[in-house]
Amino acid sequence: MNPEPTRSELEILQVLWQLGPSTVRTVNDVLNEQKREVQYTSTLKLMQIMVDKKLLNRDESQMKHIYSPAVEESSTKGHLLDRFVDTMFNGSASSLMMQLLGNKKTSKKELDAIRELLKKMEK
Amino acid sequence: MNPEPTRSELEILQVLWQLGPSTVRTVNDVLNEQKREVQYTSTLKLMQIMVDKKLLNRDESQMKHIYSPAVEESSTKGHLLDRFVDTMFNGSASSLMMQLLGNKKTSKKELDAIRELLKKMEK
DNA sequence: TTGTTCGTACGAAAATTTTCCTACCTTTAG
DNA sequence: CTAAAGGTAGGAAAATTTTCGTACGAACAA
Repeated sequence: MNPEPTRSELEILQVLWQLGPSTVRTVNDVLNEQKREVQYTSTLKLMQIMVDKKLLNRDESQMKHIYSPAVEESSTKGHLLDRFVDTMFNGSASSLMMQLLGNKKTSKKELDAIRELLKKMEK
Repeated sequence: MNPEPTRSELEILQVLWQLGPSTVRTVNDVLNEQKREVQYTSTLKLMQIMVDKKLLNRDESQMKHIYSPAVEESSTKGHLLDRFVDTMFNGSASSLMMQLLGNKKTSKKELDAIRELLKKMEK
């Protein structure tokens, strides 16, 4: 399928998944606010590369090009999660859960949400 | 804390976590069997770098140096999982679960194991 | 003894990912 | 009209990660 996004490319995808179709300027602003300082042309370049890789679509009909994700959020994350589980937990989802639940940082609220989720799945 | 292992470094850690203290030769053999073809000196170099980074310990008392993990498996994986959840699912463990459960590849057995896990946690 | 095998050390090359400089065009404010 | 601001394209530099060639010493078999 599609090539796997690099770390930085993933950051850009996240922004676009959140905002929907946007200009480079917008994406760059968000990155600088939320993530880290980065030059406008760096973001531009990266997004151009991502178009080449078919990770993004670009609408060039106007001067300010509009970029949008060419890959779906859930399937992309699903795929990455799969690989993560495979390499880190030998493919065992429950091992991952153990690790997750044994972690202090998983709040009580989160735990409740997960229980809720499982209950729904019982049906 | 410790620097984060790169992808290749993680592969080596996995082998050592599994086998316990081992020589470069052993690790390299496992990598070539289980993962991908790689030259002996490449693995050697990487493991030397990991000693510098304090990811591995090295016993040099014998000619064949013996390497062992300097970082704990569960805490390392826990940390990486944390970062993964943060960047991919905005820190929400239950979002990750949703993704995981919505995934065909998560077998029924896995699901049962997870339910079991949660029941134990209720107590 | 001698050469073949197996080990480490080191440096540099290669590959990948990330960053940014420069050039040049379009739009817009004055 | 002109200057300033903001846009794209492209190449090159920088940073990081990965790979491997070469040198050289120790062990071991013939």
